[in-house]
Amino acid sequence: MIKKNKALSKNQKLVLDFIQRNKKPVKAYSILSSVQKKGIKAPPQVYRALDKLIEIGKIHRIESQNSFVACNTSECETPHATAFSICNNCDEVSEINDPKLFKYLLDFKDNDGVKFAGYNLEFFGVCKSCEQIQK
Amino acid sequence: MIKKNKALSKNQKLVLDFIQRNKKPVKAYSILSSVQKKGIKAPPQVYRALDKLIEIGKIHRIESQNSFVACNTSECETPHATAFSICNNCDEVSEINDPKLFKYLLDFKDNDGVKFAGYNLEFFGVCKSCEQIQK
DNA sequence: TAGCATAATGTTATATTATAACAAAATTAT
DNA sequence: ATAATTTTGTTATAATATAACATTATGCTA
Repeated sequence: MIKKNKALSKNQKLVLDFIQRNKKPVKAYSILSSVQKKGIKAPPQVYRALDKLIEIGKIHRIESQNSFVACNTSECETPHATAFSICNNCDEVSEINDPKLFKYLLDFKDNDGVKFAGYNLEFFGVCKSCEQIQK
Repeated sequence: MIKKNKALSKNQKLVLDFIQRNKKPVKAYSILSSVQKKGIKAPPQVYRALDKLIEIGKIHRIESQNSFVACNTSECETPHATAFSICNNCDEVSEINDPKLFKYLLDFKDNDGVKFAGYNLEFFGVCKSCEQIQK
């Protein structure tokens, strides 16, 4: 079980705060410039905070965008089994929380019969509001 | 339907060749240094070739590694519906070609009933040979 | 609790990944 | 054949990420 109750450090709080205030995923250097007023000076401080926040499941990394988004589950139990949908048009990302999908993927076995400890799934398409506009 | 029969350019062939000769995914700058003897001089030439090869499904991008791997399907029909397993220990990547998984994911609907045009799935775990060694 | 060990944070510098912007060459259309 | 368009080459630089070391904080033990 991952420890997630140890209090966050000042930097971790600053970074998490900023990510949570944004609906869309944010980039590391955009986090940096936003928190520079509050004392964080250099990239490693941001990246360390990001690493920890990912480890404890407070945020997730959107691999195809090099960006970071807050976990939408109050207490994310499975920070390493994640699924997102990403709009090809507006880049909006939303986390998919579907128990059936989740179970299906964690139960999935490859040709060697091997199950996996985690996964990251990114769906691509056009989100509902972009589709409206395009019509 | 994506055009994939137009002959590849010289640069595209060089890049594809190098990727296909490697079992593991390769990095863009490792491709660059390898093909520099053969006339490619600068990053944009590599990245352009990569973009095209991805578009036509000859290679795939491993998002969590910023690396590129040849498609293991002779004629990849679905370059934008991809699944891989990645070893946490040795970084070996293998493409998963499972029709049921494929169908499951392309049929998947989110809470709004929206289906997606494509996906990228990366499973994480320890591969069979690394597991042997660890015992 | 003083002194040492360990871990966390700060800082500088630099490595790695990727693209913008323009130039030259090749291809296509007229 | 020449103008328009697309592709390729080139230079420069932007964006992302980490190594390495310095400093400060925290915990341990005698």
